[in-house]
Amino acid sequence: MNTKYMAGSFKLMKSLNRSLILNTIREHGQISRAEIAKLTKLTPPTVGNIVKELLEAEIVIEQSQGVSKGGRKPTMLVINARSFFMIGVDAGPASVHVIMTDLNADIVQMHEVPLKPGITEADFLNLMISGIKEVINSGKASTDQIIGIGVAMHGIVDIENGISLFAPNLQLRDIPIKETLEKEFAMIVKVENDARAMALGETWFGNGKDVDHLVCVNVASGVGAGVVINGKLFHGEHDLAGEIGHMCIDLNGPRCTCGNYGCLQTHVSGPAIADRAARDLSLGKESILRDMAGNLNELTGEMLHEAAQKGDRFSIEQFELTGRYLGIGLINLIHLLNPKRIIIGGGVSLAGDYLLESARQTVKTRALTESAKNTEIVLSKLGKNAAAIGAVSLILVELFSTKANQS
Amino acid sequence: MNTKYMAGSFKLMKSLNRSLILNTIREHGQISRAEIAKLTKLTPPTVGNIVKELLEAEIVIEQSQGVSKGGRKPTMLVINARSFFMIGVDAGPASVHVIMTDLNADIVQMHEVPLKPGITEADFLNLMISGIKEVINSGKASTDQIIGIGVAMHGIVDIENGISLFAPNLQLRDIPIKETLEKEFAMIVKVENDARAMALGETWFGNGKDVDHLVCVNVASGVGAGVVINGKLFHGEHDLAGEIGHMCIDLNGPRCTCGNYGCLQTHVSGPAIADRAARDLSLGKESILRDMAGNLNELTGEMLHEAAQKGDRFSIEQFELTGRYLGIGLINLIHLLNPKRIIIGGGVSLAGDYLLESARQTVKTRALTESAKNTEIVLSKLGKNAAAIGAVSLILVELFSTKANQS
DNA sequence: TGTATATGTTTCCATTATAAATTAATTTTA
DNA sequence: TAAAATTAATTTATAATGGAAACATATACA
Repeated sequence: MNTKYMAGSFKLMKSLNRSLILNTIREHGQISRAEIAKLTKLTPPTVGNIVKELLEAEIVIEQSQGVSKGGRKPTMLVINARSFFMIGVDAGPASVHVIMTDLNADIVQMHEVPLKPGITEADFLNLMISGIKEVINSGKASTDQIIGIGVAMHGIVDIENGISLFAPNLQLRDIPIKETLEKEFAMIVKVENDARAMALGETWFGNGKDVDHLVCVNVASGVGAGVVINGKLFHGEHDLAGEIGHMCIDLNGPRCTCGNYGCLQTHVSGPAIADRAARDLSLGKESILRDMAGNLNELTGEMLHEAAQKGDRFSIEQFELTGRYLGIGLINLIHLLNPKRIIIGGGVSLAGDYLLESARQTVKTRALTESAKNTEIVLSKLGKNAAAIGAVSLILVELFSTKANQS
Repeated sequence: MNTKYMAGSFKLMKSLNRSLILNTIREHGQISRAEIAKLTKLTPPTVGNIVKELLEAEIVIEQSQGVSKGGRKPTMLVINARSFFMIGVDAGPASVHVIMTDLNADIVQMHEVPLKPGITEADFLNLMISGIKEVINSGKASTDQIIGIGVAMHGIVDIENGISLFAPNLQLRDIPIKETLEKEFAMIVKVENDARAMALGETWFGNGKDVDHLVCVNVASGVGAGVVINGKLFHGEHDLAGEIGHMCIDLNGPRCTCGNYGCLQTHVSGPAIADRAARDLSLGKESILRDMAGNLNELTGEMLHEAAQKGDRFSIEQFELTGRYLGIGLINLIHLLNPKRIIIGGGVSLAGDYLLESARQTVKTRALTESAKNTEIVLSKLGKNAAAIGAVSLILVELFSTKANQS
């Protein structure tokens, strides 16, 4: 479904309609055959036939009957959420977070293991494997109901081969995640960049459900984004789309770890916020942070958040400043991609109350047109589970989407 | 073809295959039925049937027979370029450029009229109308062969309604181009932003033919871009995608006409180049420009180009500096969209020899990964006709692309 | 109780791709 | 030079769907 021109075939036709009906049911929670036909403009028999297949595959079940609208009661159809399960792995910089969910992305089991700095590739992979085993062996689902494993990995990822090309926080390169997990568990494995996974998660189950074009920005120890176009993840030519952490917004700005100057990441990432606060404090500014942190070098974004919640003016202003920088980044993104909505996630978004408004204000001030000014900027709905649920969604896409060569 | 989920139908199936075959013929120049079947993986009868229809519609014709490969000679098929004609209008800031082309985008007639500053909406529309009439009345094509008019308009455009919402260089708003021209000429009219039209033109007939994801950057009196994803123009939610002129690359940079600071446009547009050169000259730098321009205020980008061609070190350095700034903009774009190729067009690209290399160098230096470093950066192939040919392509897309509700 | 109405299914039909066989036109080769 | 092999294109028959219309079913409401 990704080529310039696509061949039409019976399989494609069927698959398109199957996908259309399945997603209509999913989006509506429960819906009758007649209503599906109306919404999709498919004819009643077409809907009936495909629904029959979905019922046989047990992906869909008939629920109790709905209320009549002056005639025969409709039979409501719902996704059979507990027919299949998926595993999602959020391999963040500090921990590996494994979840198992049903088709509604409701979590039925989870397990988290911390990551020690300086871990080797083998240990990292083993940790992931044992975490996944832990979840599978919970017995919350029978093994043959589990249809795949999705992995959200920070850093640069080669999607096709499922390789983590560069994981800056682990200082590892070329980790063969897909190959390893497929050998171990004998099921489909999909690997994706964490920000993109978050974007997919928000699109399917979070604050992006009703939107065609959106960008999900992950503000954590780094800054990344996932770009969704027409409801699908956009990867670009080399799976690099969305790497906005090193977008230059300040030619003469501070030096970044990447060697350049003025990257967005040097202004709005968690560490950047802490560093700036430490610098400002060392200049003599007043704040309760002085009491909270023994040493200014140990200052973290979390501390600033805590202080802000206690009403610390200094910390609140630091977040507002961060919001303004973030707003500049968003403006660049809005003018280039013009999404309908931007979703902010990642650790820093916990302080969303303090930085969101100033980011919105910056966008309003700098945007070129009225519609750009009104680009919706909201917080992630899935919060700390966003990446893991995004990882799960990678597998769900396989089940729910159109494949020209589907059976 | 733009919704998240699409219904499958016989019409769609047929239309997809028609489009696939038509574009296969177009891309190959000439090709046999058997070869099409091999390439598209359609069966020979399917290809034969659709080709028969295309022959009847006279969009395709049978050419002389090709050379045998050890069996019956293949009958070569080619696009019947002179069966239909299209009109393309490039409504730039300084002139209206009207062309008529055949299906190969070969220009059969052209006409250009200058635009006076302070023109009224009515005069502008009348100018366009008379320009188009001039071309139609040339007799190079019979009226019923002309299938539509495409308009590439600078500024912000509402595609659906064909309205120029804001044309900064004309100081006009809400010009109803589509409505006016459709009433006057009774044929399909498509209106598009100039940079996006250029991008489409390059995709179909220029340096973007073989690429799925590309961005075409128009560096002229302003800076704009057209984003092509999967071979199709990407518009974003409000037809604003690609407005990179006001991307912020320098928080504390010079003030832009938009009211903000450090927009890309204040560093790399034609006027920006001239302004910066004038400022540097006023500081006493040496250059033959001093003799060429009577007054430093009258300095133009063209003059710098002329001087550079004469070997003027100062002017060459100005372009190289511009290239570095442009490179920063491209890096931001590469990290967000990761296109395979970036095409530079617009007036400033005439000085491409002087700025392209430093732009490439900047990208190589700042890009995050090897593949990003190697993003191809090339000049427009269509040059000054890019926007007009892009405008023509807007109509061509209608003829060549898939429509679910096509006959 | 009957009529209108909404839901869902069946029956028949239309459209199109697909597979296999056939015809056609050449080259290769014995 | 004639037969065999090869490639191209068409014909014929078949299969896989979606689409239209009629039908059956269940319910509300007058």
